[in-house]
This record gives sequence, C-alpha cells and structure tokens, in this order.
Amino acid sequence: MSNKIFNGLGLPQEELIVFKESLSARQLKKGEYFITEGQASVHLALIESGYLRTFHLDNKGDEITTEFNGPGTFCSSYHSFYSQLPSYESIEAVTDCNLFLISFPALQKHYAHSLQLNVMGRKVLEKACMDRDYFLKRVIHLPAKDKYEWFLKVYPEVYKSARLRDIASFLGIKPETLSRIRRKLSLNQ
Amino acid sequence: MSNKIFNGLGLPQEELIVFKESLSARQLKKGEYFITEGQASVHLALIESGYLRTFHLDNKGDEITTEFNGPGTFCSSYHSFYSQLPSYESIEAVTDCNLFLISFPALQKHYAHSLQLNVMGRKVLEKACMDRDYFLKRVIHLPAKDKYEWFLKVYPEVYKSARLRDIASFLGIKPETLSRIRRKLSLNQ
DNA sequence: TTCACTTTTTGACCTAGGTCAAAAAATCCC
DNA sequence: GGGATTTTTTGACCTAGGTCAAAAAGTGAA
Repeated sequence: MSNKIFNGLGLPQEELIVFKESLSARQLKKGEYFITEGQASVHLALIESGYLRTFHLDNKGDEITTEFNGPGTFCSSYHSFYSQLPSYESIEAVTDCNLFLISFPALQKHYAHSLQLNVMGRKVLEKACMDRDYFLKRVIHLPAKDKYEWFLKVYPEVYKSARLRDIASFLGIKPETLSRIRRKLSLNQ
Repeated sequence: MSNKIFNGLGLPQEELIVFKESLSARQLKKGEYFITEGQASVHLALIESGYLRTFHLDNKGDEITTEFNGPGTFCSSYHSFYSQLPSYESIEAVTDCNLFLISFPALQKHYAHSLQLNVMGRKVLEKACMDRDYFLKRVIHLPAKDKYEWFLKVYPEVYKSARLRDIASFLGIKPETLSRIRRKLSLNQ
C-alpha cells in the first residue's frame, strides 16, 4: 500500500503503524459523491490518487465549486467534520479516486493520546490556513485572465479533467467569460 | 490580569500557569505597528483588548486590509510566524491595544512537551481555517452591499473604529463604492 | 452509429462597480 | 483653536465581466 502518501505525514514509524490501523480504503468512480450536503461528514479522507471537488449551491441554485483536492492531501467538509453538524457542501470525485478514510471518533482518540499526531494535525491545518490566506489575499481580486493563469500553474492536473464551468465558479467568474479567456489565450499563440 | 481571555483557551489549570509564564505584556497605541512588512514575526499575540488590522500592498502600491482581529483571538502574520521568514504583511493597531506576547521558540518548547497545548493550537487553527473557509465560500462573491451588511453583523466593533477605506479593501471594493452604499443604507431609514 | 443530453462557444447587449477629479468633512497636532 | 493633512463624499463617465439566447461541439448509453 502506497507508502509515499504516508511518509509525507511526518509521523514517526511507530505512530504511523498505529495510525494506519484506523484507516479504511475506499474507491470512488468519477462522478461519485464522497460527502453529500445535509449529512454530517463522518470521515476525513487522505487522498492516495485522483481529484475531488467541493461545491455548494448559491441562492440562485447554481453550483459553486470552492475546492479541488489531490493526492497527498486531506479532504473533508472541514466545517461539518470538526463540528459534526450537517454539511452545507458536497464533495464529488472529478476523476476515479483511491482514498484512505479515518472516522471522527477514531481521529479524536488518536489526538487524545498522541502528541505527534496533534503536531501533524496542526501542520496540516497551518498549511490549509496559509493556502486559503494566499488565495484570499493574492488571487481572488485579480482580473479574470490572471486568475485563470494562476489556476493553470497551481492545478495543472485538475485543468485536464475538470469541467470548464467548475473551474469558472471556483475562480468566481462565469463559464462564458472563461470560455472567452481560453479563446483569447489560444489565439495569442 | 484578565482571566477571561485565558479561560477561553481550554487549557487545564496547571498547564495554563506554565503557559502564562512565557507571556509578556505589551501595549500598542492606535496607529502603532505590531508587525512590519519585511521583518520576521517573532511573536504571536493574544489580544486582551483592542483591534488589530493586517494589510499588505498590492502591485499598485495600495493597502489591502485582509484581517481584523479582536479580544480573545490570536494574531500574527501566520505565514511569517510559522515559517520564520520575513513577513509580506504588516499589522497595525486600529484602536489602543493590550496584548500578551509569546515568542516562537517559547511556543515550540511548549508544543514539544504539552499535549494539551497542541490540542489548543490545533483548535485555534481549526477555527481560523473555518473562518477563512466561510469568508471564501460564502461572502467574497456576494454583491458589494451584501458584503457590507455581513461585515456590520460580524464586526460590529470594528465598524466603529476602522477607516472606511480599510473596511472597503477588506471587502474587496473601492472606498467610493462603500461610501455610496452607506448613503443608500442610511436613506432607506 | 445514433439519438438524447450536457457542456462549451459565440454574439448582442447590459450593469455593478471602477476611475478620475474636485469639494466637503473629519482629524491631527503645534 | 486654526491651519495642514487625511479621509470621505459626490458627480460624470467608463469598462470588465455578467446576462440571455441560440448554435456548435462533446459525451455516453443502447
């Protein structure tokens, strides 16, 4: 079983073995849901392969994509997972995925006993926090074309498999606008 | 010394006493800087009273305010504090402030020994992460007027002391636009 | 392969919010 | 308290990106 993912966690060998025992493997086909709006999210996923998309409906009923997550990262509806309240968002497989799942109670049990696992949790959150910070501070207010170019750099894999309209809503622009940007970029060479 | 702030941290009494020994008090007058762009941020602040504003300069040289922090919360340039690299943002007192500071090495020492402190650190980050998530997912793309009304609800205190232009850049709109929104809202009754 | 359905593209038009400049109001500080 | 400085307000105008509708291109199940 893919050790690359696990070594990236920074857990000492002994702790890692114990942690792994709480994981269960899960496969998702493209289009299947990992989390459905309205249900509390019981599991946190560690992505081994594939990409997931987080989205919710706005007040007009349109889907707004808010996250793409790939290999080596944790994925869940943060709000729902930490509060154990119903999720206001859904998470769908953009491609076929292999996940490792850990349940909320199992994770809490580890947190209560293991300092190292808390350190890991803290670091994962620090990164998540800094990523959101960066997006909020440096990306969200750029003109549409610049946002798309940023996306191509940061999510080169997602670009290949996600729908144009999901990429558009992720960047806060309309599909028509993104389509026009793509045409303009392809004309430029 | 203000116990309300400390009891909110969820540390058991013994740990709290040890933690407090690493803190030093600091006062800031309105307008004074806590963190200056370009310098590594050595301290994390726990705010006892007052409000702080985090901002950076965009490529046109305009200030972009990205955070307001108030009593009971931790404040620092996250990126700089966790990486110990020079900060790309500054933090300024919006009102007179009373802070408790802890240095990076002191915090790391506590983290290495105390499970409870790790739990606290993780929970603070979970909240910070969820707040950013919410802002990014549910607020940033609202029309200007709705964003301002959200701000009034969530930051009623900041509204009283912060400059209009800082609130505007925080919401990603121009001061002229916010001024017009305020007029419209005041006409509506 | 074809038919039904979904997604993307294109065109014509519109509007929220940006820009620029100048007046008015608020704040600072000697 | 008064003159300098900063911030906010207002008006006239502009533009990036949104809206609506219809055609074209993809996708997929039978």
